[in-house]
Amino acid sequence: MNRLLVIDGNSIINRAFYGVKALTTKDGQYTNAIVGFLNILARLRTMAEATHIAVAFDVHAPTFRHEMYAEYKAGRKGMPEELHQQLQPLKDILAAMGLTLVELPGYEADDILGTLATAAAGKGDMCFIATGDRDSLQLVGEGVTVLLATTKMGHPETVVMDTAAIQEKYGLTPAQLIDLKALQGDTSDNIPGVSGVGEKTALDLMQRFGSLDYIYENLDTLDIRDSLRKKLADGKESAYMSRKLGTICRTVPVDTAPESYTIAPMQEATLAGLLTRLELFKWMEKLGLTAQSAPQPVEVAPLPKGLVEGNEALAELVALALSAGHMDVLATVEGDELLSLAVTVEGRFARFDPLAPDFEAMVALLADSRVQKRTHNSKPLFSHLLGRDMTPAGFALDTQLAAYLLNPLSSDYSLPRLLTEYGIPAEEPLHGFPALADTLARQVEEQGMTALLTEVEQPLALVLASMENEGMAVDREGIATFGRELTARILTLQAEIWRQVGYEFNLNSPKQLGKALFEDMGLPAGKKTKSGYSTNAEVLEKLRAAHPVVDNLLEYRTLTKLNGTYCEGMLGLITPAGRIHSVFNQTETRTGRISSSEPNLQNIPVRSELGRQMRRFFTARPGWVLCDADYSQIELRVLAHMAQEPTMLHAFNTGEDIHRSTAAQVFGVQPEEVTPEMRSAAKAVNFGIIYGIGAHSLSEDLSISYGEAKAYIDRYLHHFGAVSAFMERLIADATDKGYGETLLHRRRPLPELKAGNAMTRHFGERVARNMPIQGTAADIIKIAMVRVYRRLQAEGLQARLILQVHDELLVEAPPAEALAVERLLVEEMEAAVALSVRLEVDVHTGETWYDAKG
DNA sequence: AATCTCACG
DNA sequence: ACGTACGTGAGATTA
Repeated sequence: MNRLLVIDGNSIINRAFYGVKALTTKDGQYTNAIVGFLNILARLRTMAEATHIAVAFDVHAPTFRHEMYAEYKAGRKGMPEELHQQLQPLKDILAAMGLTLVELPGYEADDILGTLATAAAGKGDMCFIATGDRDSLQLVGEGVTVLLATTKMGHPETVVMDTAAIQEKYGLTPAQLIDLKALQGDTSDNIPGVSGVGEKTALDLMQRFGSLDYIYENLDTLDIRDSLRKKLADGKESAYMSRKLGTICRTVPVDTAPESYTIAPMQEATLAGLLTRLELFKWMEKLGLTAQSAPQPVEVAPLPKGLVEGNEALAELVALALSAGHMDVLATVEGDELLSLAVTVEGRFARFDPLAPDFEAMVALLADSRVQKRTHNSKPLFSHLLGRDMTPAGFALDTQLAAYLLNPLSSDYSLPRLLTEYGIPAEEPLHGFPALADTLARQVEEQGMTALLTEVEQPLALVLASMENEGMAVDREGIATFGRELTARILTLQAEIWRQVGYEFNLNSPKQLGKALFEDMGLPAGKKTKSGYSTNAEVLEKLRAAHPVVDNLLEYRTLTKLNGTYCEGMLGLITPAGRIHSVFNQTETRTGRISSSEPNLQNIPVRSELGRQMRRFFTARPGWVLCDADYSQIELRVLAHMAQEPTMLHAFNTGEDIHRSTAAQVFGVQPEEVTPEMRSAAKAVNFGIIYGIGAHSLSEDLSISYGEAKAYIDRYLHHFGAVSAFMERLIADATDKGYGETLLHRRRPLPELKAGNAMTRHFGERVARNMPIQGTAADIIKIAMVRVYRRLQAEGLQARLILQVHDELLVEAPPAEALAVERLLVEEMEAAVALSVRLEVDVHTGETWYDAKG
């Protein structure tokens, strides 16, 4: 017995499109519907245990008039362009996967499904119809099951609909569904039904009387209200016409021979090419494919199969590396342990573990600058080497960092993924690595990022490894005590809030809180989120006057955040030595910043005084101090430089307060006459400019009207014409080139700028304005970090760089070195790059982070 | 796994 | 009719 899976292609791709959030390739080709479709397809195949598959698509004759008619007839708008552009690629993929497409011009997909299902059932085969369209339920019967794609609470779900399930849900047989629809109609399919009869009435009628014919044959004697009898009588013609329209045709001229839908072998090369072009690398891996045709295919030299193992080969390899002056090395590091090294030199390969006799000789090469090394993900290896007091040397290329620079939007820079992505076939990653390294290095060079890679990112990996190893001292007892104090207060607040609301509930649940505030207590609901009322601080802030419980809630939120994230969360990560070792991620952000995790030390509270107290527990080791240096207004300085805005340059170079000077300009007063309100408005606009400003958000931020906010922005842009022109140029250039870039040529692809959706495009424009500024500031502090690290080393100081917070560096130092470290920090940070404005650095020293932070 | 909220620059 | 300031990471709830 065959098991035929028939897929309603249009219906499923629609579900996929709206169910998967926007996703594009670097060039702006949308892929979300394709990804969603493939996911659903995989699920359906297993559900149906399909031996045969047919994928049906609607095709309408390509004349303009006909399309208009089809759209009219369907009562729907045509597909959005973002979906339409995915249709052909999807069909190509399905065909290459060995599936049969069925497209019959002029026939609805429904009718094709009906014909195939009826034919299959007639032959005693099983047929599974996959669709999101409930109309198909009428086809269910002996041998025919519908796999209905639904969305439950925003989650995709496939429901198996057989005769029993339909009976359960509607109390009707599949055939009766046709009559049901004839009565109630369906606006989306332009089926009129009986006027005045809706879902409830139609269902009731069908359940009581069983069929349309019975109803009309016995209309006069039916036990129904006369008003309904009249509606039915008036709508008789319409009802029968609706039944005709709503009955799926089962006899369209489509090939019903089962053997036409057997699943053919994948066309691997074709499929790999398609998936590569769409950057669907995860699917390539799932389907076990290696790329056959990459965007820029590379010549891969034939490599020996299998690894050379054994000790002689090892010793030989060390010698070979020394004489060649270069080697490629892949290290497996877990925790801080070096588990294995895989090495290739001049086409010779070996992999070995620490027990191999010549292991140390090979490790020694990692600190030997005579041998130039290429590797993948150098930071863990550096960390290991530093841990054994070795200094990594001669590292010429890190393919992970290179890949990040080439596309910072990716979320996976693992070696297997990159090999797939760059079209390098390799059974063993080590075999493909040399070719990958060549390709990446060439592309980095072509894109003008070699200096950024070799002078900034790669040296920085060593700095980050060192920072991670050093970690930061914390006062465990202090945090624990603070946490207990918070908990006590939290419990009091909770009890008081419950009392004020009138019942107990989970205060941490936005859903329950929303119900309590806006339904049970009747407070005016502000904004809403996807799934209910918004209860965020902004909303609560506006409600403070409405009810005293709101103040308590705000305090509850603040305290639970402090306790949960910063006390309890932190306590679990303190090592026995009393330090925490955050991870610094170098390939995470889209702008070039680094990020910190486990724990995130870049978001320790500072803005509120209570939160700031947390920083008293982040300290130098006993007897040492912390030196904290931060750039003053680095992003605005970068903006002034990049835009070459004369008034801003002047303000910075004469040491003026930039927000005050901005206010003076925009409000047309002398700097001394600027009021605090004017200054804070100017400050908000300055930030807005960096973020890609919108009048709406600015008005929110300043609690002023939209019109006033708009006026502020206009005046700003008028007074700072160079900034205005610069912003225009950023967008024009980014649109032109398809990416934004920093001073050091770091790139961020911006496919959003090509989107059809205006909101997406506007987002792209804001990013086009922001990324070059944020990214350049990131470039600058990265340079500074490398300089500071080297300088500390060169001067033989014990002080160590331990933390970066975007525009701030933290150094732990013996008190005797503090002064020198302060000077060194200022010098190296200010000299990191030469701009048209001077970079200004503030530095402070103290025993805790609280004290060191000015 | 997604959503909401909130901490930072 | 709607709704974004840019960039992150973490914890709790809910599904």
